[in-house]
Amino acid sequence: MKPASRETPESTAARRGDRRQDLLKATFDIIAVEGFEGLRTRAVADRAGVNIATLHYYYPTKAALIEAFAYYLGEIFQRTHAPAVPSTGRGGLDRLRQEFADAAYYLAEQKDLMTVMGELAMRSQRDPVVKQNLDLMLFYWRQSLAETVKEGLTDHSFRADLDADQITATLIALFSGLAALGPEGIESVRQAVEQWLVCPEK
Amino acid sequence: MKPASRETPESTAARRGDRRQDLLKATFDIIAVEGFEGLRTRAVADRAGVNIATLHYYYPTKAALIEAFAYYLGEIFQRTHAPAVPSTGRGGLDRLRQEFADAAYYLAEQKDLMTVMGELAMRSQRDPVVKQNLDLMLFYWRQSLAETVKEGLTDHSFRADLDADQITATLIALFSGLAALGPEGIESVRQAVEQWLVCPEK
Amino acid sequence: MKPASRETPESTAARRGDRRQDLLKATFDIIAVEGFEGLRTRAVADRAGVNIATLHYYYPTKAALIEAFAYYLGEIFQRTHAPAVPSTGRGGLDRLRQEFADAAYYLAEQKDLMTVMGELAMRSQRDPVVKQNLDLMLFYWRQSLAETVKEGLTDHSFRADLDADQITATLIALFSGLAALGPEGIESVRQAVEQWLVCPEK
Amino acid sequence: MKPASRETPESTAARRGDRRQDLLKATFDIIAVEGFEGLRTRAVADRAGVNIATLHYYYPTKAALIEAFAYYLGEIFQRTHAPAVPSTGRGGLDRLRQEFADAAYYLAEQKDLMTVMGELAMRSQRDPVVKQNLDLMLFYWRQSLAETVKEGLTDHSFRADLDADQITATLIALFSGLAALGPEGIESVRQAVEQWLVCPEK
DNA sequence: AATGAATGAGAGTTCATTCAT
DNA sequence: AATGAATGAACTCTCATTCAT
Repeated sequence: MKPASRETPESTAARRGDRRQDLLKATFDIIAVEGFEGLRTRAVADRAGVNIATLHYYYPTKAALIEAFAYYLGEIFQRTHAPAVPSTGRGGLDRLRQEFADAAYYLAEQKDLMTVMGELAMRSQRDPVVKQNLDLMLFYWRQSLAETVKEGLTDHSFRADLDADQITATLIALFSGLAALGPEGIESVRQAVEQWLVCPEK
Repeated sequence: MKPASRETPESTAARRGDRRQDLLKATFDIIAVEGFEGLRTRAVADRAGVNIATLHYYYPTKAALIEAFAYYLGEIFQRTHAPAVPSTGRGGLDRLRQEFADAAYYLAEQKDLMTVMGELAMRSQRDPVVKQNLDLMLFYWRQSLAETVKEGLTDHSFRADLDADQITATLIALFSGLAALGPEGIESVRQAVEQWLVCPEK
Repeated sequence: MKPASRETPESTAARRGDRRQDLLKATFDIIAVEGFEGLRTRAVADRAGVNIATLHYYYPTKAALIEAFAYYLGEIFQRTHAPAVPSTGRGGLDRLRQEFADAAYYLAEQKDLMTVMGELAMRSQRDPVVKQNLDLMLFYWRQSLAETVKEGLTDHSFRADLDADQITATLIALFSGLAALGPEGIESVRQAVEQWLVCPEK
Repeated sequence: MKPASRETPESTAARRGDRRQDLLKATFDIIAVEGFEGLRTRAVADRAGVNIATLHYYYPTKAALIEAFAYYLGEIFQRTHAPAVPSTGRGGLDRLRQEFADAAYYLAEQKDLMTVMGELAMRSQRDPVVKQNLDLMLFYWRQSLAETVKEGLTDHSFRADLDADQITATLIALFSGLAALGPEGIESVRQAVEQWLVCPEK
């Protein structure tokens, strides 16, 4: 397989540094379809349009590729969000709704991302390096949820008689399980949660 | 290694079903530790104490083994429950509490079962036969949850102003996501749910 | 490649246990031509007429094959000798002459064996398992030489004014270096040694 | 990594020959440890502190590197000697003792050189270019031994009743095999040889 | 019913070599 | 003169599967 470098003008120098990106993207696509179980370095190289030896030039082992991939996925996850929801003037409520909007967006528009995150989660049980990366992602996400709850309580978006930690735990479980419903089910859950958690507007 | 079949009376016919059982149990144990990714027919055979060719005698292909395993796991899941919770006299509430007790039991005492179910769920995304089995399990579980909700509304354990489908969807998401908390977090979620859902006793 | 089992009558059972032998013989032949440097498991399998996977069935790794080979070579070396030299009635002298006859036989008729032993000697510097096997071979050979010297001194084949250890060391060096001469040079060395070492017959 | 060529004055032309030298020295070091079997061009380049492509700039193929190395080793071998032994006034005897001193020096102080020579000897069996170089080295060494014998006979250091060719052949075998004894064994062999070969001083 | 032996296809990895810069 | 990037071929080893017994 000839590299694209001969035909495209922006090749060589322009593409330099992109190879790694190409390989990680290819890894993503393959895991989305085949899972980690079906991840073959040769398939990754083929999809990235490079020789298998080139893959090993950048990532000396499959494990190194997977480690880089776990990190790469964290970055993707961090910057992938639904469009901002309309503001209600109440920060806590806004953030809560943004979380639901994100979840809906993930399940509807980013199914592959969800699938791959799921694969990563399963693999993290057996791969300490992956676990480390995943735990970091989860830590930030949970922290963000905890802040949402705090803000909601502070600005009186949320009912004052509820315990912050209890709410946070419940929301973590809830969001973690939303995938079991599919995108259509989320709206009804959002309503239930707001009914339970949010003070009616004055 | 000579089979014990000549010496033990219960050998032949009696053990016939056991071999299959042994193989499925071995499959379970290996998936719990290595995941589907690490499932090797030879390892299964070794763990079951039989030759690799014997495995293929009972399950001609790896896919056949996995299919049988998916069904076997469904049976296990169906009959694995926490001890019955003390009755409150209100059926809906009892059933809800039993669900939480089951969840806590799974996460605390049946970690392997949860791991393996997770593996099965990931695999179901690209294995139609597994998906069929898993969907059936989920269908029964969701149906049971829906009945719980219906009973709770009927016997006035649950608040009357809530919509049955909405509650059910929320509970499905919630229970599906409980694994994200670990066993210690469940109790606080239970309290939050009861606070939201259950009418105070007269 | 079809196994020979279909065509030859003595196949299956008859050949059982020979596979290992076949593989070791193939290993020998390849090392004789290509050295350890050129030893490829596939070439061994091909030469033995089996699939590469069959090789790994008997010897799980290349290192295991080499270890078995080192042992196998020791056995071969031990039982490979020149025809017995005519007896002179003096045991020490006879044994000395047999050693020279063996050396000449090795260099003339068993060149491959010498080549392979040389390869093994080089490899033993880097492979402890091989070293162990080789050292054992050398130990027995040196011991045999030492006994020859002792017998020669006891039965007065050899000059009494020489030190046993000194003779033995010299003979070890001498025999070890005979390969540098080739088969034609050995006879003249034998004469020189006898002239130095052996008492003239009465 | 930028080359130092811009900063150091002796760079360009002056280092040109050094690069080749560096590469050959690196080759030596690696063969001493890993043997020809473990010789990797990349390891050579790394050890020489240059890029793998630079190695191929100087030596277009691995074979070319090895050929240059064989020649380089010949030069090293030729100029590597033990310090001169004290003169006895008898040239033949002096030369003989120098040979033993050299042998002892090689085995004690130049173990790597011996190892590498052994590797080269094995390889020469299947690499004609290496064989040519090695044969040349051996030719000179044997010629020098033959001259020693001739001188010893001429100046009556050595016993007159011995045949020159016979002695030479015996010494060649003996010195070739000294490595089998290790440095401690050499002295006793020297004594035996002198006892056999050298006329007692008047 | 159960097995040891054997295999084809394919896995991850290595290596000498090339090429544009 | 020197390099980073890239590659084809080949290597050891693995795995699900088959078959004669």
